[in-house]
Amino acid sequence: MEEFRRVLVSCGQGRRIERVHVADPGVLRGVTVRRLRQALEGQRLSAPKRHGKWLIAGTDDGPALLLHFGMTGQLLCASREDPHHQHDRVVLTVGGGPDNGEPRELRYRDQRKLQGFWLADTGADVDRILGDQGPDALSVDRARLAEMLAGRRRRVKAVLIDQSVLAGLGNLLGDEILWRARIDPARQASDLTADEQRRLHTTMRQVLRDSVRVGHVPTRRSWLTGRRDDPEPSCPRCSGPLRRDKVAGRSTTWCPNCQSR
DNA sequence: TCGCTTGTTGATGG
DNA sequence: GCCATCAACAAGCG
Repeated sequence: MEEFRRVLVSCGQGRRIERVHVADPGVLRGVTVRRLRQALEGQRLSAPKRHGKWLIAGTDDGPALLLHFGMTGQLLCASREDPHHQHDRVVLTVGGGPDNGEPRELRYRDQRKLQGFWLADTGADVDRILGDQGPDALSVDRARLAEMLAGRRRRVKAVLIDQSVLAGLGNLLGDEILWRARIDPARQASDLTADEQRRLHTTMRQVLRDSVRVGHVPTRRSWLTGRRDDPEPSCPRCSGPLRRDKVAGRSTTWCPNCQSR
């Protein structure tokens, strides 16, 4: 999501929204096409914020646009000549920025439409729509993470990807972090030793930093994420077979050899 | 046709 | 209250 925030900064920040085109109203949540257009057209985009998986695109004098990308959403910057994609659900034409450059298009592309666009008039609206969110994963220090794990009988993976505890980690990142920290995803969160908590925090920061730098969760072969879709995946570290289980209701790939109980 | 999937929410039951 | 599981949302793939 951090990548999409950067797209919004480079493509839209400081520019005026000239036109809102909704190709598929199926991604609008609690807002009509008419209201979205009335609220946003003519507004200038201010500095966007991100919290966990949410992107908050504020405007100078109007409401904020809230975006969630679900499993398959993307935000792209395109020129008006670039051909549209079948799954471009909403297109914001922006122009008239400080440099008076060519107008361009911010395109919300999403195959599955699991999430979408919300509109928030006030800060209270933003809070209501985002719901119960923990601190952003990138902002959490070691002590804070230890607090989150303490006293929780849930499995450590369930805690990590629970947005109300820690905002920003999804299923893939959760597996990647636990694999690199050598912690079994099914361990009880409160059972982690001080050393394991430390490893979890260090690897969380590393994995997030690398993912933000690349713009998505890397699919390098040296990462678990680069192996999980193999027919018979093997561990990049010990070459042993990886296992696939359900943990916390989500498909979970892990190495029984490296991630001991 | 069925099972599966980078996410979230709400119902249900232990 | 806590926690796990399941279904639903939706679209595409094998």
